[in-house]
Amino acid sequence: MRKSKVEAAETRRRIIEVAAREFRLKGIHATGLTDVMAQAGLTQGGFYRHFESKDQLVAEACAEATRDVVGALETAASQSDGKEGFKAIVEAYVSAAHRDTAAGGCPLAALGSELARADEQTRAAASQTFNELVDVLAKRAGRRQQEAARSDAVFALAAMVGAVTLSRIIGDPGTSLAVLQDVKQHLGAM
Amino acid sequence: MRKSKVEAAETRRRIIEVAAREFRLKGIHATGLTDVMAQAGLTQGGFYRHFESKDQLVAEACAEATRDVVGALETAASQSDGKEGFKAIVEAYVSAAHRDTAAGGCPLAALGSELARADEQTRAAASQTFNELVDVLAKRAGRRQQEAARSDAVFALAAMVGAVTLSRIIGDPGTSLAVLQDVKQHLGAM
DNA sequence: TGTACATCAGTGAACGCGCGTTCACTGATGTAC
DNA sequence: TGTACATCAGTGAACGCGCGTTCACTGATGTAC
Repeated sequence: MRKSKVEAAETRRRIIEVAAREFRLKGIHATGLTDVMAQAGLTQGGFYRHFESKDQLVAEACAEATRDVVGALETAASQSDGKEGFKAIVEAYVSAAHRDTAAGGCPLAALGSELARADEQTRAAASQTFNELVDVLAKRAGRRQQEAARSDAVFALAAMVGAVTLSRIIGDPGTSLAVLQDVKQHLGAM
Repeated sequence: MRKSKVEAAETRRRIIEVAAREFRLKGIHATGLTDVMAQAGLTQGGFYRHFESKDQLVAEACAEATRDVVGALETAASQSDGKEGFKAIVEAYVSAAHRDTAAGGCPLAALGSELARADEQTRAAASQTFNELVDVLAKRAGRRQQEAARSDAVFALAAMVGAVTLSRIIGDPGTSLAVLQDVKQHLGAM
């Protein structure tokens, strides 16, 4: 039954990938390890060959999700010939597409209130998510002073996370979309 | 053992009050009915004399929490001689005090990502929270056109909810406070 | 390179636990006459 | 107003269930000689 080191590493990677999607889709508390393992093609018992606890998986899944969203935003920025990078990032993040695909989206929006109550390890990973997203935005804030660029980026990120979270809560399609559009517009005019 | 109608109504109110605090403090999934009932001075079995399900309690607790936050913000606005009402609301909401007292604060910030996955009843209550907070802000947005006032209010609320959520996730005290200050400053200059 | 043995990835059953919910019961409240 | 009875708020034990975690076991992989 033993698998090679390479296979084991691949298994571990697959568990994290599945977990990162499931946590963002259903929430941390509502996602069971049995479910994650089954989706990774394994049985529950094998989990502890790879992780010390569910909490550890949560932290690693948060880091994995960060790679998803940072990658997607960098791509969106690079496809908009540079100068309008900031706006392109805002538009990619504050969108109906992002709202409707939480499983592949930003962990801060998908898990925000659960992350606030998570253990230190996970909150450190989530803080890293925050810092990376601020950096991605600040680089393109179009400000001379680095401090001002970072402040603009922090403000924009707060509005972006709030917008996607709220648009997911609101059932009425018109109101939900209006939240996204209002925030996009205000940040575009920044 | 039977209690009078007045006493029963008081019991029901107390259950909602405790639930509204506990959900905001620990999260919806992480709060058990046994815990809520015990804090209300009752045993678990009596719960279903007052509510059909936990989901129903969640929706009513969300409405109760809305009263808390709307009341607090109206008070903050009224204490600032009217013209600066908008700024006073932002400063009351985007504050370390609010960040550190989730149990009495805004349900959108405390439960945001869990509300996005809640049942229709609860999401309707949360949408009501959103609408009331937008109204509270829009009334004081200092704009002639109602539409523009509402748009400003929606944008501000998104940034406010995002700011408090993020400041609760971030462990480093300086960074957490900086998020609040950046958002306060940007919304003040709106 | 070949053999003997230790390692450990993965299985599947089991652990205790707390969850939301149900139920038989108690006895004070509310109601009908 | 007084009496007989139905109602129902609250109790406390129990329900089935899924949770995170543990464990004995299997057998291929990795290692030491």
